[in-house]
Amino acid sequence: MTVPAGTTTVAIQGVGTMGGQALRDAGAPIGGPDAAVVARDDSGRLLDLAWAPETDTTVAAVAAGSDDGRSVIRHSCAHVLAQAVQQLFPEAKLGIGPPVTDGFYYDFDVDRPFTQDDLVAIEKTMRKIIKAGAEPYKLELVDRKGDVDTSEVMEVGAGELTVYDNLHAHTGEAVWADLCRGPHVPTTRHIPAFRLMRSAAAYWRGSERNPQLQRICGTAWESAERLDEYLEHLAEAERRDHRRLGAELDLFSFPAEIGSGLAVFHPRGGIVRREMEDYSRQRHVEAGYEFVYSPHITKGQLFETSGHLQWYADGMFPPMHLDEELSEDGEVRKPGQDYYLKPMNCPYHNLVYRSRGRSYRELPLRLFEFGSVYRYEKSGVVHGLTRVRGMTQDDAHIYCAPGQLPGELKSLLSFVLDLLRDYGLDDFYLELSTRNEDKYVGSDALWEEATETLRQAAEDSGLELVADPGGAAFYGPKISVQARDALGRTWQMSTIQLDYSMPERFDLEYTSSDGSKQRPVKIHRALFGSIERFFGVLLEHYAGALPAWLAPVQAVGIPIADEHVEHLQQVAKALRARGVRVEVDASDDRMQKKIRTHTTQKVPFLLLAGGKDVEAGAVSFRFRDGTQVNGVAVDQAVEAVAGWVNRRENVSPTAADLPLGAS
RNA sequence: GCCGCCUUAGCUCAGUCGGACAGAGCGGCUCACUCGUAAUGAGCAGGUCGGGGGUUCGAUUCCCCCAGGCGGCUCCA
Repeated sequence: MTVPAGTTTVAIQGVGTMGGQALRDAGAPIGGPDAAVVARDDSGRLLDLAWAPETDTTVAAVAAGSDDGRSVIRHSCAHVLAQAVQQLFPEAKLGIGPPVTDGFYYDFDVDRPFTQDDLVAIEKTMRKIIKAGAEPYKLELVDRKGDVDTSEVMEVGAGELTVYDNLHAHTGEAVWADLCRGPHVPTTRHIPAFRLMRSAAAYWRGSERNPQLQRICGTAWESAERLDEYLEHLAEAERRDHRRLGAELDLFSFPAEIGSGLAVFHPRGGIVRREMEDYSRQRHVEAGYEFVYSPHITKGQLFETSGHLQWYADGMFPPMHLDEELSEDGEVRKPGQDYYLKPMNCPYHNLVYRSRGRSYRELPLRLFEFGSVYRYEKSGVVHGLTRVRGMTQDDAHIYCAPGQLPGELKSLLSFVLDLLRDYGLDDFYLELSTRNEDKYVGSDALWEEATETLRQAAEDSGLELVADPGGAAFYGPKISVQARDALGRTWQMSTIQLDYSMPERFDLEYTSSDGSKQRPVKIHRALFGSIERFFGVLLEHYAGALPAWLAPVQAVGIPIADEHVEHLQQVAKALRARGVRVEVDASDDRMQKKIRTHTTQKVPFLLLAGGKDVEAGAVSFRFRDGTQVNGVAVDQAVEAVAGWVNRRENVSPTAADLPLGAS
């Protein structure tokens, strides 16, 4: 929450004094990003500035540029949008128009979807409404509850509703009205900057069983500067869109021949992926995980036992019906079997566990698999690498004795966070997803215990913890790690789920020290979630300029002229011996062109060599940011590059932070 | 799955109000140039205009269906 300088708080004494007047009298700013747009009373309620208390009270100014202030501006802007739409499309009925993150929307019931041209016209009309010459309309609170013809003005929702009329400044005539809870900016002049973004269909009240309305989305800010910053932020997000970078850097593609949501990785993408996986493997070995493998298809029985088929059949590829035999007359002589593509790894791991008797001495048993799974995602949701129909999970299932849970969860959480940090993500918060009352199995007591155990582990981490009621899978609660990327966007990364149900369904046991059979508790844990998705997130986080250890090509030798190629080949050979992925660009492009090419390809180290370098047994460094260090002795250069790569430095190398004693 | 929009060369995009061999830049290939830190020049190749059907004398252009993509909604074990 932004708390602007000069926040004004004022005590109102005497009935009938408007909050806005009191704040103005107390010196609250009336213009600019700090302008008071609404008031907050001492109970935290947001109130119109026109509101007048019935008893003595204290109100604080809510600045335009605060989170609440922006929400109010956006909400008011949504009203202006609705007014403009009804002005241009008198038959349009109104749905709801709330503020949302970074903007607002308003849903309309209209005969036909809005076109691009419609949006342009609507935006123009909105601008007119906001600043119709010197005399803007006022958006004023009119207390006319119970006096509303709801067939005219569509009901918005439950709760306290008031009619807001937009009044003409001079005549006082109501030019437009909408039902709303408020509060609003005192006049439309307090909507300094907005932009309509797009229109799209949306289900009425968010349920796909309801008819669709046409939604217009927009954004609004406390100043033109903040709007511009926001638009630039969107442009930057588009520039670093992993789908675009994937093509530009020749990393992966989605051939239409394969099908929607199914990616192929090209050689360069394959290198990145292999590095990501190999490092993860190494860390898992160190942390006591054992590696297992399981097939991509299975008979349906496995997923009936696990319960997935009951809950998630819609999200699975439909079965192949195999091995059925019919007699001459068409009777089924041998019933067939349904085989399913694997949507989850965990049932297979239960079978690994169950393949022999288990002792308490083996626990916690940590099984890990880079397991490819296939899910029939709805056609409208497939999105680049972040939402696919075929993906590889870095999936681990840990079987513990109940008493081992707290310790295991704690070390697991720090393992997960440490590993994410090693890939360069370091800004996290946790989410605790609790039971979905419509979709769960297991007793209340077990859910209660599992949820509390997870909550404890989450709280011990010291990270911010956000509740996600109803977000759990059917078999148990989960903690998810949300990571913020370089643009401040959050992505759900790792999940840790507790499961008492699966061990029971699969009748998993271990023999405890007293010889009795006991049931283990299972922890499900995905770290990247899906490799593909994590790949996409990292690409966007780094804007394609991957850390050197992940970069497909780590160094390129660029000769000034052909005669310097040989020298660079020697350097490359030395680098290769140290495990560095290096190429020498011996093409007949000019040197400047080569620098451009490999800079565009985001190669972290460019090693130039001309006559001076060859003579001195040196190379000259050029980095992605354009900085350079010339005349570095070859041995030192090789050490610098190899050291940087092997240390898995995540920042982009630049002249300033490379230890090169250069000329 | 639902709504809207989109699909022209490997990539990014012009263009065709239904009519002649469909254009450009980048990329690729060839040749010349051998150059000190983000684009040397010239030439060549490359497209059944996403696929199928329909309307029409004639369809890349209009209509329908399908596929793929984009933006939302819904969903996400």
